[in-house]
Amino acid sequence: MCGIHRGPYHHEGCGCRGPGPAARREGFIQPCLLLLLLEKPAHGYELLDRLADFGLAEADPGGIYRTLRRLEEEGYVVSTWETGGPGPARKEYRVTEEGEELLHAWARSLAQQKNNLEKFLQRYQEVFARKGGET
Amino acid sequence: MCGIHRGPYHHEGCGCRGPGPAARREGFIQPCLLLLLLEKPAHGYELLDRLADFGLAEADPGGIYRTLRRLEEEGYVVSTWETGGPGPARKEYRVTEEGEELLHAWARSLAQQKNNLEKFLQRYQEVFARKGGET
DNA sequence: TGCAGATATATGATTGTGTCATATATGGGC
DNA sequence: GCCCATATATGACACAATCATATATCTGCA
Repeated sequence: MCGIHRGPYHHEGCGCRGPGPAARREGFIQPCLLLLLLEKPAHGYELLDRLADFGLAEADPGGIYRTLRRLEEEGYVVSTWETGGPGPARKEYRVTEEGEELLHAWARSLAQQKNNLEKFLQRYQEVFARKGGET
Repeated sequence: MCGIHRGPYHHEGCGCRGPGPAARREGFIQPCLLLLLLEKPAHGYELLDRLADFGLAEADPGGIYRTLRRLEEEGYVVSTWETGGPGPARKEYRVTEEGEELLHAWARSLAQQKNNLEKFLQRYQEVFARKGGET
């Protein structure tokens, strides 16, 4: 555990040593799954790897499967069991029209979040540029 | 409630009409408070307004006060009661050295989050640029 | 005097999501 | 027969945001 957290979770870039998952980035896994599935239909275990593209390395498998099932319940993705290949059966998901709409909504939300983050980071840099100049 | 949410919360930029608070941006209020307090010591009610700078308009007062008290418990800010002025007494907060360190850690984490958001948004745009060209 | 409204802080209850731990099953390699 | 990678699933927990509500002070005003 490092200074930035109350709980046992680490944050990306927090600079702590020791074991600890990446930042808890609420509301980011879901849109990432939708985007990855839109690029190419896949099963959960594969998505688990592909999430690393967005900084979500070592995501929690349980969480991924649960999110996928919930997205299916709500009609944003559909799945088919693939029993042909080697190993255990896979559940392959693909995005529905509704899921594509949902991804658009997420993209708007995340673009806004990016703006807010940029505002924060700029103000942050200004404060310390000023402080540096004061000495 | 709009399509993007399971719960009663709205997301920024989600495009829904009707009443609803801004996005639930976990782990953003705390660094914003630290930055605002570093720029200028203030009391909770004032911060409530200043948070709008970072897209956190109409933040929850209860949440702000609780966050400030927790930050104080953990030594990141200190407070003094200001009874001089008009109206009810105010609790003015300012950032400690530890709080400044914490802000640095947050800034690293948020910069990383910004990178991840950018990766997502770029891939998102690429997908739909491709789709648009296919027709 | 009374009382409405802005200012200011505080607390209880609930929820959603992520996280951690664990269970179960299939098939390949040795 | 046994281990390991693959693959999906479920239970328990924690955190931070949200929603609702309570309390107190002071000003303006009728």
